Amino acid sequence: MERIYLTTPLYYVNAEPHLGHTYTTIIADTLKRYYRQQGIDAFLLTGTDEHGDKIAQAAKANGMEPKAYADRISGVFRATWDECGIAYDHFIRTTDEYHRRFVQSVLQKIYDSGDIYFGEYGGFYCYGCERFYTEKELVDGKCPDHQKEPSYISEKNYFFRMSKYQQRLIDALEAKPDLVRPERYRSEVLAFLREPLEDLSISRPKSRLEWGIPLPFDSDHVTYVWFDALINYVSALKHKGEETFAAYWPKANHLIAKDILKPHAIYWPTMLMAAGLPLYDHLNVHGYWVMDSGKMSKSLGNVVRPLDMKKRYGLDAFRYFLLREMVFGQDANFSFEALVNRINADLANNFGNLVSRVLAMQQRYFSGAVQPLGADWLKQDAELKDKFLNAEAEMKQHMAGLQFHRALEALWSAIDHANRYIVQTAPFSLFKDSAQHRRVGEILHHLLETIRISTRLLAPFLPETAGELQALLAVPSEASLAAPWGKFFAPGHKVLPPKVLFPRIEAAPEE
RNA sequence: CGCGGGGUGGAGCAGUCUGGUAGCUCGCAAGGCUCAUAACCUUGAGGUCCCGGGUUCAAAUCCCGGCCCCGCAACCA
Repeated sequence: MERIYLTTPLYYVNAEPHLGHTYTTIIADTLKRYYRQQGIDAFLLTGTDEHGDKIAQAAKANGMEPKAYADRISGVFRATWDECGIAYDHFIRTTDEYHRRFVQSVLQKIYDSGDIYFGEYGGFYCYGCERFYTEKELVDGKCPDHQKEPSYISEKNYFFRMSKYQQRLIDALEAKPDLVRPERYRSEVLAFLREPLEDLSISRPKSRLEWGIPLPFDSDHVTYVWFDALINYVSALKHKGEETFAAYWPKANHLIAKDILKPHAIYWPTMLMAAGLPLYDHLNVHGYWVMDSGKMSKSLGNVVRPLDMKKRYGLDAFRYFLLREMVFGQDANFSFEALVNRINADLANNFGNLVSRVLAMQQRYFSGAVQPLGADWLKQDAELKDKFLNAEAEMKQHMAGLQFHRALEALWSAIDHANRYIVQTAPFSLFKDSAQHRRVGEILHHLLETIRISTRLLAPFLPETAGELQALLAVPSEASLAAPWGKFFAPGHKVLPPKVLFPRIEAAPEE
């Protein structure tokens, strides 16, 4: 069986889930559902990154132990994804014991092979940012973030010999042009690699940072973010067993936003090389949601929290907007106006209304009982079916390139056609002539097929809606959704009366 | 020479990699229908695809040069 391994980044527990986290997680979930429907065995990993100074400090500020604090925020993430119905297969925490052990074993292995060495590092350090600054980066000698003068620190750190793998990484990127995609990000990485790579500082002395995983070969130091966080992608699979790792790792597809491109496109592959592990299959990079400035910047409405969106608009409507509105890889604007616009135009008016009118007619004319399909189809009938077959083929093509917006566009073009078909065939007029009742039954049968096929095609994107539609059509199983056009509804099969799936939103609630 | 993104009908955006009648949503105008969530359907108005060169039978799309706008600040994906 074909497999794929999907990962979101590990979310840092210094903040609660917001729009960015939600987008990455939702595309991961959509892909997982999509692949599963294609008969591909998909494993989805998400989780939380919990070590580091910022967490230790935040915990202290809350009068808590770091672990207790991390437990709380990690729990919020997990509960959020659960409430959003995210179909993750494993939720990893960097504080999990198996992860700590595995990180240590990798560090030891690379240390033994000579790619980790003890060196000295000095520079301007900002405690707020938990990072060193070069003089060039400082503004008036101050950290641009915190407006505070950083302290000069010189300390002994362990370094990963990343420079040694620079050429191998370039070769890998050349050999597989879509290793990092879309292409703009690959170009960015290659541009960065034109300069000599420096070695990577991977530890912090315990005296300064205690909340981390101790180095196995020096208990006075703990690992600093990279080896701790990135390795989760492997440790989670190893935790499930060597067979699991062997089965999924070669098909690893990381999903990230552009801000963490460098660690994932440069540090991570060189770390894998040093650890003697194969590279991931693809690094998939998306852009940012840019908040509409001005209007909402001062009000609470500016913070997009997934559970609020669920409550206000419904989870599927929110998912639809995110998937339809952003071009994968590029930035997109987020505004409630655009959100409401999309929901009304696409979900309420086009699709929801299609379902309503078809089910209403089926109910009114035939008490919900599906009528038989004749052997001789009219040209319009065949066109309708072709339109949906084409949409399905197009969707497949676009999903392979992570072009969610185009996949949905293709489906909606078929849905539009179904609305047009109703006007052209005018079953509501034909029904006035009792001699035409058989034809009306056929038209509605075809229309029910558009809904049944749409339900299947929509399911990865709008899982809740797909479930409701399945119930409305009285389709017993997901497998039945996949039956060919005209081969599912037996004469007399009863479908339910219509239900408003997506209520129109009359005014955008501001503030 | 910091890095990156972008400039396409009134608004917001696809399309640009793989040149070949410029497309979508909203808005606007006229008409149709009445099954439906005042939804749906048809037609129309509206575009120098930032500018200038080049390549080509053909450029929004490829090449060169220039102009302009935006982010690199949060809750950071």
